[in-house]
Amino acid sequence: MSEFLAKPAMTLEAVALEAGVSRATVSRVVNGGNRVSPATRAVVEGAIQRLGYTPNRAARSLVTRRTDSVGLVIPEPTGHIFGDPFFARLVRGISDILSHGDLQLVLLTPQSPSDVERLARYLTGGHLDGVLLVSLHGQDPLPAFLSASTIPVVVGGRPTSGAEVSFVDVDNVGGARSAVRHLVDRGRCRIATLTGPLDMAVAADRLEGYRLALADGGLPVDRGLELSGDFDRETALQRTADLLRRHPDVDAIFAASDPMAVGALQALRAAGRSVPDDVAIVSFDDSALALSAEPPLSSIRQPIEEMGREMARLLTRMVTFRDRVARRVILATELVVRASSGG
Amino acid sequence: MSEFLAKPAMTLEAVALEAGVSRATVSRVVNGGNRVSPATRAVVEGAIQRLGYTPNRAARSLVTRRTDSVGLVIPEPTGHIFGDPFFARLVRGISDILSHGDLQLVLLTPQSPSDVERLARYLTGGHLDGVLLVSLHGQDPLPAFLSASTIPVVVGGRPTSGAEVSFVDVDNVGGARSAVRHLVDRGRCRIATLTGPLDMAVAADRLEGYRLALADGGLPVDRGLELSGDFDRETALQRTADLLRRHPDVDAIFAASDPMAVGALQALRAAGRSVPDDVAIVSFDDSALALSAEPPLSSIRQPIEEMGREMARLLTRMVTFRDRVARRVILATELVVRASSGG
DNA sequence: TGTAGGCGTGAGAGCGCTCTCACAATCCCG
DNA sequence: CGGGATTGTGAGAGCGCTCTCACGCCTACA
Repeated sequence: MSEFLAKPAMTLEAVALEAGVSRATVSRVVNGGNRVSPATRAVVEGAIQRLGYTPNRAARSLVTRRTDSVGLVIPEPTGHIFGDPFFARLVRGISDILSHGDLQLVLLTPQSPSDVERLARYLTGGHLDGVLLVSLHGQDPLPAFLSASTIPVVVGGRPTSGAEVSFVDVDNVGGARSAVRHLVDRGRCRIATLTGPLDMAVAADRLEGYRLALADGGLPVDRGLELSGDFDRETALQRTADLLRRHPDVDAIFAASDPMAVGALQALRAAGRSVPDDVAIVSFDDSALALSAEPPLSSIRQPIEEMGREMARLLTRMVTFRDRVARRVILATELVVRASSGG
Repeated sequence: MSEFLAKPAMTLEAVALEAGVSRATVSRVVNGGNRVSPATRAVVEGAIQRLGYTPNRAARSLVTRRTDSVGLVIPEPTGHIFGDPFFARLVRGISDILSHGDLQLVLLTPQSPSDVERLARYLTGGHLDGVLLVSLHGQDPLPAFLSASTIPVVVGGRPTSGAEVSFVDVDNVGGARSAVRHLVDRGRCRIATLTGPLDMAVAADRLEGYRLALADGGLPVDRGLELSGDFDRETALQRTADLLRRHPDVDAIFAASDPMAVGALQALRAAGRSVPDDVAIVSFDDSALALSAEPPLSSIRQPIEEMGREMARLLTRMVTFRDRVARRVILATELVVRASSGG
């Protein structure tokens, strides 16, 4: 169609010629650079400089079987991904580590089944040395599919399928448990919870933490106080309104997400209950929402950046050492006490 | 370190053997597949199926000099990128087109100067067939750097440097002009504007549109009514408060972004002016904010998804046909009238 | 002084693929 | 029914790189 000024594209060969050495020696200089005399090295580096040589990655990949890039797969609608600070923090953590190891991060966001199919081809096509997968939904087939292939995989968040996969997760059970213990310690004894969708590991884990804390405190587990939600404000508002009608004696709520806590707050206000005097609230996430709520929410803080870093570290190790041992890392959470629990 | 069960990794050779044909024939089937008899094709496809063959991309790249992936470079803090719906919409548009052409999208978000350096190496290393660049800041060196290299580039948003680069932009001048014309048509004659940082093309263009519309309506341009902002709410609030003190006779404001319009709204409320009766407002973006503001904002709607699509189309053409002609595409905007301008 | 060992270097064999070219088989048209 | 065009297929030459191996040199030690 027209001019496409492809430069002569310097090769190892050209550099070798310029430096008066063999291809092998240039290769040694370009890479780790073992076993090259300082004199030779200087000559070669000069030639590389002069010629503006850059190695051809395809050729290198072909023989080393490595691409020096890893994928971050997030099977969520782009609207979600870009709307949620969670992913911003995760990506930041991941990049922190990857930049050191000179691994490129490739973001892959399959939107449709056909995208997933293309993705599968992309992965098995040897484009990537490893995959970081953020698995949110229980029915997601990707973790199992990927762990069946030979490519190293690290999952963010506990996968629901019991597959033998390395993963990093925050301590959802422990976090929820300490949130509810906090409420028990404040003398609350009719503690309800707003859960996420229970097919998601994160939701199930937080519910389990809630139950454990009740048991710890010698409080009975009442299924009527476990309100199934979807992590969103809207539903939480409805559920809480219902709850107040059915169980007017409730004196505390543990919400499994900040938006749900905000919904609960609205329902309580509508019902004329004061927070924290009549009903104390603790939630999970410690997002910006927790701080801007009225009153500010006590919430469980999660080390999302650290989760990203740990995922990247794990994957780097697997890629570098060809290490396929499945590891699991659980990161501690922290309770931040604010006005909503009387802090 | 340990077991890394690399499968025998099927090759063209193996498939050819299995199918009883030559490598060349298998290659023809795998690719476009011209000039192969239906019978042979069936046999080969059977063999591919049976062996679970996937082409080795590195080997292919080495000879074709193509990687079938393009990069989206966004030199912004990850917090920004993931917090702004703009990027979600842009990525969606881009993916729409790219999925068709079987091009993979690689998201690159250099955070530091050292990241930019690594990025440069990545690009010149031949990892990518082309680059989509979202250039927001005037002083960004990336557009010039990239257009100097041989890799095809399409920029989103008009670059401030006059480099010969293909770009796609929304009609910021035209949009601002029609926003302000709308105010003039409603009989407003003391119209102020809240601008963005004027080193950004988008801000400069919107200011130009404002001035043109005033001229169109026979209204004088008064520099005292041009309030320099930064696209954010906070500053806009201060500037508007100042303005009302200095020019109490203002009867309309054109804000170059929705958040700034919200800031203006707050300042007007504090000053006891009613909107739209005392002061009419039109803003730019038509984000979710415009709808949720009180009163809802008249705003200029931008075709962000279409911008993404057009960028992808342009780049695809450049990559496929080795076409380096610089093209520029300007997309029309649309005024959405709501209560803030008395609609 | 002889020999073992270490070090720096080069030769050469591929990695898996595409693509040009040559060749055989089939077709078409006068 | 013959000559040229068309079609399907295979042989083989690389693409640019890494990596193993062999070789010559220098040092160390007996």
